[in-house]
Amino acid sequence: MKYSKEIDKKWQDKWKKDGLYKYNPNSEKEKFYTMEMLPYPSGAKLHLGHWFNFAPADSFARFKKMQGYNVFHPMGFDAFGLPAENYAIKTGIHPEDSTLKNIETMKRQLDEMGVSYDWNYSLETCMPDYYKWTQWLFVQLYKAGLAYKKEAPVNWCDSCKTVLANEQVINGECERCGTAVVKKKLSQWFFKITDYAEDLLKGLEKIDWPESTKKVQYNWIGKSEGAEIIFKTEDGKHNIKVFTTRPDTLNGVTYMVIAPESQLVQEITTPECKEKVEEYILQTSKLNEIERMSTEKEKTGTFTGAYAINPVNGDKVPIWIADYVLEDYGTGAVMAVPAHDERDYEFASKYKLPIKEVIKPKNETDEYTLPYCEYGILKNSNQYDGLTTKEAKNKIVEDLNKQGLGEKTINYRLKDWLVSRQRYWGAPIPIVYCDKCGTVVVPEEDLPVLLPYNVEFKPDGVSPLKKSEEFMHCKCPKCGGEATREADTLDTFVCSSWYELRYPCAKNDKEAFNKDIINKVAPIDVYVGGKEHAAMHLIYVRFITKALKDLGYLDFDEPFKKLIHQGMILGPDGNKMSKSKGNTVSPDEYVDKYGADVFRMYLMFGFDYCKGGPWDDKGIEAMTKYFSRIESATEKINNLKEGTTSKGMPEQELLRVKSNTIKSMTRDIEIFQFNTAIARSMELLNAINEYLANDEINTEIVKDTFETLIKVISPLAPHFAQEQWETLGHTDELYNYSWPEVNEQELKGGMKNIPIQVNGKLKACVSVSTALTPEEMLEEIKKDKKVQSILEGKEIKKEIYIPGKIYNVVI
RNA sequence: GCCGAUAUGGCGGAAUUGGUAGACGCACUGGAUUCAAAAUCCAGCGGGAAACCAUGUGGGUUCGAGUCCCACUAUCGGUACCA
Repeated sequence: MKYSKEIDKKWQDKWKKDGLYKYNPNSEKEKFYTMEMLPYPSGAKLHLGHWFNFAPADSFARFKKMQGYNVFHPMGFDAFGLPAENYAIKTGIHPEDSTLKNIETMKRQLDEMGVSYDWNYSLETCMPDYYKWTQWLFVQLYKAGLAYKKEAPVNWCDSCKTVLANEQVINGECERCGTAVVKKKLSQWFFKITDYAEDLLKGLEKIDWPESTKKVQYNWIGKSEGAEIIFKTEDGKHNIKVFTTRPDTLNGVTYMVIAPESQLVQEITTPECKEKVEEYILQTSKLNEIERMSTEKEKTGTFTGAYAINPVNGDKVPIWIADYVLEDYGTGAVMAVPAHDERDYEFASKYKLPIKEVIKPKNETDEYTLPYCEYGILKNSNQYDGLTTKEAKNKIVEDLNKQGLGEKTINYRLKDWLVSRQRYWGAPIPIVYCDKCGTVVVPEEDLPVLLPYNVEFKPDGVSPLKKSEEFMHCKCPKCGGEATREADTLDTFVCSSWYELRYPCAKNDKEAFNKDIINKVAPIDVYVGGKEHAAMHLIYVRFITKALKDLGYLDFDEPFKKLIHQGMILGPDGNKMSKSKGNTVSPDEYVDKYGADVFRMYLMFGFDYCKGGPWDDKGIEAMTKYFSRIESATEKINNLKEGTTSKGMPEQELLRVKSNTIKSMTRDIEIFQFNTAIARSMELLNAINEYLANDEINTEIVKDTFETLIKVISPLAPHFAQEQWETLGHTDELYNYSWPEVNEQELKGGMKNIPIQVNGKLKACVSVSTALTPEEMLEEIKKDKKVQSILEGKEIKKEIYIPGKIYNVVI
């Protein structure tokens, strides 16, 4: 039967009935745990990007299965989050209703894709049987001192009376009503990820991740070594701590800058400067971090009227505020050395602040222009004159340390993880507040703290859960008295920071966090997902894994041994697909028209998996054509005449192509290079057809070779391959077959072209037998007439022979 | 701004990681088949008459560079409350 969607259906129904994908946790085979980043069911359906992520990854899992592993390949849904809540606010449809409906649709689509998941091992992060354990995780972190509360700013729209996500702030205005968005401080929950900064850096060395992603993480964590130095205010009332990587330039400090939102500003600003400072703070609160950090933008700031004392020389320096200093990086204050720092130089020039030079180049002849940011020799620095930057860094900090005014420290750019959300659609934070006992964590046996269904979540200035009496009122777990619950919910990144540990416990298992089960199958051998998660999700999971290891729940401290990023499929116009741009492409139409296997093969063949690219369906018919060519070959193979004998060479060549195909495809699928894997399979089909054109053929060999082709494409096009398999007279499942093996002997057959270069330019090619040793090949080359005529009468200066690869002569 | 990528024929993309640039396809052209078309099959297909010139631009290292180094340009992703 010719391939179509009906064939997908035929096999999907059979495999479902047979329980083909049932996972056996007790298998004797070596485990292999692979998974993709779980989808967020915000849209009603899977989009093309999901297909591009999941279909090839499923082929990879099938390939691993054929290689003999006990493959665990689960899938779930990241179901809490902002879009569902916003959709609900807009339409009145409850987030739970829309989310569960979307999940049903997506599961159906995934089945139509032909994925090999066992749905008994799945999860939805919005269900109590899942978020009970998200809360359990919070409790463990809280008990370990890794969860704490502090004030932090949020985006606030005063007209909508609500907190806005960064995404909802457009050019500093609320996306709904256009009101200017301001920063407002709220008391919020944090996870102490900074405690793990060093471990997170070290762990990167031992995992097989793309180098670019590791780099992103190194920079995100942003380790810098330097010193913390204390400047006292002139009146002696306040200590201002600064972090600097250049304590050697301390004598060059001519002013200080503190972050406008710092509490200290309120305390030190003089009455004369108050008005300007207040105005500046308001102005700053309207900017986001990207705008503030831009070096394109002209620096702004204002004087607080207060002064600080330079601890190294007693100089009195003015204290300014400026938006280029951020409260949550370093100490929220900087010492400004305009002579030797680019930003400080620009700022000082604009506001006519003094510039004092304290570093000169090591060699007098070196170029020296301000700001001079290189290392050098100290000058104008009293007792430190003549020291090198390196020496002075140590000496100055040492001296300050004796007075209790400075010490060496390491600063990280990484901030603690803010996990509080003033929203409805998330896991409630398992904390209660009791007048008598204060902040009390909910005991594990009382979990989950259920998210109530009937809640007014339209924005009106109060966190949605606060408005639910049934939710807020509770008994204190410690004293039994009246208490109230925490009304904030958890960031959805918390839900997705441990989900890979939830899968191994089957859905109907009450006990989700079974150490033995988890440690048997985890960590994940290959994780597949977009590189947009390089910094956040992928750091959060690593952090949680390390914390749970330290708490004794895990035997490993890195969740993902190997990481693969799929590329992004853009709209046909080359832009990111989005509903607003109207450039989205629905996968369903293609699946209906061509069948799932043609579609997934086209996705794999038409794009570099790790790169993606703009969508273009021009070549999809070609894949249908490839399938037809295989189908007609199947027919030919079934009608072969028995008893004929082979002709020799073509047969040897056929076998060489066959073994080379297996070898190449094994390597290519292993590294997610599906496009070349499919290209190799096409070459094999071409070779088979060429061989079939012979007058005399070896039926046994060609049949075996063709069956090999069907086997190697079976993980890529499972339904189609199985259909051919059946047509060839087999009744068993290709899914359970072993991946074919390479015959090294077969690989060696045939001739090979050695390129001949003169001065690096290609002049000729000599064909030699691959059976020869490299030395024998060189002899053959030198005997060749073409080579001799090229070299005739030339003076050979140098010969370069790369054994068996290339021969280059310099004349 | 900062951090991380990417750039190869008309198109998608290969290139065993410094060794014949353009595998495998698409599109196109010519031929066979056909009353005709579709489908299929066969052949050709970077530019140039050739010497040669060609992997975003300009330099460099090397016997040899798509691949390594330096300086640019353009595009994409992330930038901590989209996930």
